[in-house]
Amino acid sequence: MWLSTTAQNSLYAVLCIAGSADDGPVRVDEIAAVLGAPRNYLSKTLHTLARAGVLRSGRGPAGGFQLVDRPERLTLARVIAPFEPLSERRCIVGRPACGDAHPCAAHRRWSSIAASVEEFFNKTTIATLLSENPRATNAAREVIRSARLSNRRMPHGSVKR
Amino acid sequence: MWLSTTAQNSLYAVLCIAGSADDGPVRVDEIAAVLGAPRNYLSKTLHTLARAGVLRSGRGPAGGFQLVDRPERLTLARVIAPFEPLSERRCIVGRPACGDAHPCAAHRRWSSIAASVEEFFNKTTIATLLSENPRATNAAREVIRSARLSNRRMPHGSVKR
DNA sequence: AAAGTTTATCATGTCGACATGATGTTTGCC
DNA sequence: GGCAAACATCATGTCGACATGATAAACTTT
Repeated sequence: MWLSTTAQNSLYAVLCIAGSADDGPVRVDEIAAVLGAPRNYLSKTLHTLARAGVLRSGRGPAGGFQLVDRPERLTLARVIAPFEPLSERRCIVGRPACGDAHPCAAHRRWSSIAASVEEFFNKTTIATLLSENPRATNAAREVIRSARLSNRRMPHGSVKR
Repeated sequence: MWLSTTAQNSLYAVLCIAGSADDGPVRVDEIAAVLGAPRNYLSKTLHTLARAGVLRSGRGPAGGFQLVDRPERLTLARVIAPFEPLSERRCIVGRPACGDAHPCAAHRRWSSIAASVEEFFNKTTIATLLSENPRATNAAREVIRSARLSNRRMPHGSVKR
């Protein structure tokens, strides 16, 4: 039940990126550290979000990921869409023909629940979550900031570690 | 998202069995015909429901599956529990530590949605669905009845087909 | 006890989600 | 140009959900 790990990662990652927008592009390794998710797999997920028009990616030093739209314009539905098509079949007993015309025994009751879930994803924006939960938002940003400090981009040729 | 096919089958099957209770035990083949699901796989699913105390099974002629409890006492949650443990992790971004104490950015809003879904499964009973949807209930029962007529249990030695 | 019907179980197969490590490609900086 | 940093991609691997066909076990009827 609920979201696939990939869809969960995509949501969490977008929240990280949006929350750290003021600090510039966010790198895969930084996000991976916050999520506790595997780097390359996450990279693929983020790339998918880029193809979906949700993120913009840049390579090389000063590269990383940024939002394309303002967080107020980005719904959760758009973020998870590539991984969890929301409008999919949703008859709770799996009847292919279930609908208002030929409802299964649970159709009425379940439709109303399913609709409220869909509404949550369609109406809630990234901005909503960020502004309602400053504590969680700051926590993720701090993890990223301190990762940058300890792993500072040194001038070329200087000593590392 | 939503239920696994196995959980969907278990719900649909239990509805069939409950709806045909007056006609005696229901056989796997009959349920499989209604669901359009593979016989042996469904058999395994029903067996799991039997081990879970939801169904009673009998072998041989006059065998099949019956409910253990009255439909009024059987919630949807109990039916899907063996396949879709309802109380599982439900943080929408997959944070292991997410909870009221250390909420993720979406915790508040999502918890309320998740709670209403859980309530649906915990409060809705098989009897509710049967009585609210006589049309769907009868349709399934008729499929089973006509299957029995055309595939009648003939006296030993008589001609088949 | 024999035959037939039904569930129970086993061995096996397929497929997609999730993951990993190595390698390619682009970018910015000296 | 050359190097290092970062994303992009590829080959490969693991695991569980879903499925199938064959066989075993249990029950009913005769």
